[in-house]
Amino acid sequence: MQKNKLPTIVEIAKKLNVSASTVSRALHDHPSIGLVTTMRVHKMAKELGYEVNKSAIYFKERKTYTIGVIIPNLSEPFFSSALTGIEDIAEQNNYNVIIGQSLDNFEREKRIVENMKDHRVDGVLVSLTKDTSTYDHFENLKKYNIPVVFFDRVPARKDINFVACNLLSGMLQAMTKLVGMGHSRIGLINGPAKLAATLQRLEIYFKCLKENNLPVDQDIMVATTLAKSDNVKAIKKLLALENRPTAVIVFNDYVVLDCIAAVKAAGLTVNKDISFISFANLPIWEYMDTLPLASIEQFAGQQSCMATEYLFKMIEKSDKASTSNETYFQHIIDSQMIDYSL
Amino acid sequence: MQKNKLPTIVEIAKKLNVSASTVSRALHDHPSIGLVTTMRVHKMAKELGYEVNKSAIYFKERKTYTIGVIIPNLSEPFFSSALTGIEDIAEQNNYNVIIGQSLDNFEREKRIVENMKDHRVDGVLVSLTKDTSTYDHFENLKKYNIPVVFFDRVPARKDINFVACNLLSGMLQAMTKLVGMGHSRIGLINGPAKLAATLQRLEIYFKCLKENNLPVDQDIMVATTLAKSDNVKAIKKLLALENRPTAVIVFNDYVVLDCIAAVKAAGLTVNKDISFISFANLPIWEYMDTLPLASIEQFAGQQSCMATEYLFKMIEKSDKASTSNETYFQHIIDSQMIDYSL
DNA sequence: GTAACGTGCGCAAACGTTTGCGCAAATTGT
DNA sequence: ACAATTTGCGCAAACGTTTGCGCACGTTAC
Repeated sequence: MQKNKLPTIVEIAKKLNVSASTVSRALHDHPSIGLVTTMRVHKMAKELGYEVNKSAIYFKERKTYTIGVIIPNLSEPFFSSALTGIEDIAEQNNYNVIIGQSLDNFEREKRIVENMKDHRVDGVLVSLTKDTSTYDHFENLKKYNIPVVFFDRVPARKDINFVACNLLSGMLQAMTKLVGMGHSRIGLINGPAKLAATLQRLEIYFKCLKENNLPVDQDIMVATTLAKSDNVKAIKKLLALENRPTAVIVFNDYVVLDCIAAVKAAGLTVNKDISFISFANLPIWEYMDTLPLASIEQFAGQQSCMATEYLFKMIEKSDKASTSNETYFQHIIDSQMIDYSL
Repeated sequence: MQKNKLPTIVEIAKKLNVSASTVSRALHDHPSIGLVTTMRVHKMAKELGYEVNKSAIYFKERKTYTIGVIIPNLSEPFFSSALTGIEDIAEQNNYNVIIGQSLDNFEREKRIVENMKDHRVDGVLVSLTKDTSTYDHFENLKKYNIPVVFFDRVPARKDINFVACNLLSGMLQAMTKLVGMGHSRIGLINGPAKLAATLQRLEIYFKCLKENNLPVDQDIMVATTLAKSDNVKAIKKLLALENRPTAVIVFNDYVVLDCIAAVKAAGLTVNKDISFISFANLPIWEYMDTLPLASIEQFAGQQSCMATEYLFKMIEKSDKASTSNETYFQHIIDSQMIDYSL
């Protein structure tokens, strides 16, 4: 009394007084089945509205034709556009996508990985939680032969596959622009220390300063937890300096939105008293009155698409041999400065 | 040589010289298995790193603990926040979410439904393509006992389950506000005629005019294809009128963004020369300098959550009895005006 | 007329787990 | 000491499909 029974291969077989194997082969137009039988089977299948039960096949094949995507938050445009690209490629490969949002919660990320393992996804794409610093839960997937490709927020280690974005290229463009405009005190509002992106920004910030023969000044380097109130606190700290920076590199567009508001609230003018360069290139700037000078595009879609394509290659490979070769795919896309000051 | 074999219940059984059934029961702490055996099984399971193969169970149970979500586009904030809610509830119910974006393409919607059926999802949530006018592909899911709940973009028929949003309530609030502010010429920039939402807005626009004893004036009613250039064309047409409206109801927040830009470009002032009320309540307004007077919130998250919760009830029910009772869940959420003029 | 081959199909195992039923041994009751 | 009950476990079927192997029949070749 459970569920309405759907027609199976066995029922077709019974009605036609043939064996299930014959039906199976007939449905696949296997040459070893006679033409008449094949046609009778097809006819009966149509009559009963038979459709193959793929979950039986998946189970037998130990495949699910499903990939898992783990991202911090779906409502962030960066990730939703990443997901858009992933879904599109998956669709072309006849794969399904199951999603899990970690909400930047490490425990939840672990649960999601567990869950995806239980569902025996064929592969996983991950953009890490900002708190993720251990990777056992991903390592564990190797036992199940589930390949993992990281993108954007990737672990700081060498034995993984990832696609990330090289912020240096875009940042250099930005610094060059700022210096060209006459800025010489360029501050930094960075993110949480745990994030790889934070360290990365710090490094390239230093590099860019050096490249332009500017001194490092700890006073104009602050950090935020990314919480709104903390963003405001960070910019206020810079504004309060007697010798405040005339330009600031900001962790991302969300932070800069708060900064802009704080600058206005302080009675100052953005792009006159202080200018901003930010990361993310949210699709909102074209509609705003007050903009940062530029934002550095990190190509969410391209990153995720490349990661997905590589994941599919790995899946294909692991379908054939179980010998996991120990070479890693590590691709870094160049970021690009999008200039809003024109 | 296919895949690394994972430890199974049978292997535990062999190593321990007991039967597979005993192992299965022991792992579930079934009372009919002796304490010592149970402990030995648990120990061995741990030793081998055994973890139950859920896809075997899913197959046997004819369940997948997965729901499908079909939406037009992931990158629209409305749908991504809807998805956020869905994923959250699903996670709480230990369900997975597989997504498909129709990209407003009817054929693609059909393919996705097919695919989800093949994967034997336990239920489906849908927000329709703007071109969807036949529903056979959803009807077909009934054969497989896959319940469907529509949300936001719902079919115009009675024999379905849905959660939608009643725009009238929020719109009445908005009109009342406008009239209270002294506006008497209130225009409309509507969307493409095909969209159900367009007809809906037109209807409530008429109702609201009537309610406030305002005349219908075809001159101040225009439409846009939602393309940027067309949005600008629409607002320019209104601005060019000798007797132009002092307030305009706009199809959605994206259109109003273009309108605001056009008004500024024309040397006029938003909220003085002309005011806007819009639909969608994008999360960007709090950062903008120039806002519409108000936006009408359609509660993406609440709609999708309610739809999801009902879907789970249906799934639960269909797990027990196959008798599909013919009562339908049709819930309409009141929209609400979010006032930005305060 | 027999050997060789081709055609068309069925048998059974396999994928991993759960569960109703039954059987033997151990325990209890009288 | 014998019956009645409980305890602990195994057998086998089931979920739906695929596939290697083999069998029987018919055809062709010499």
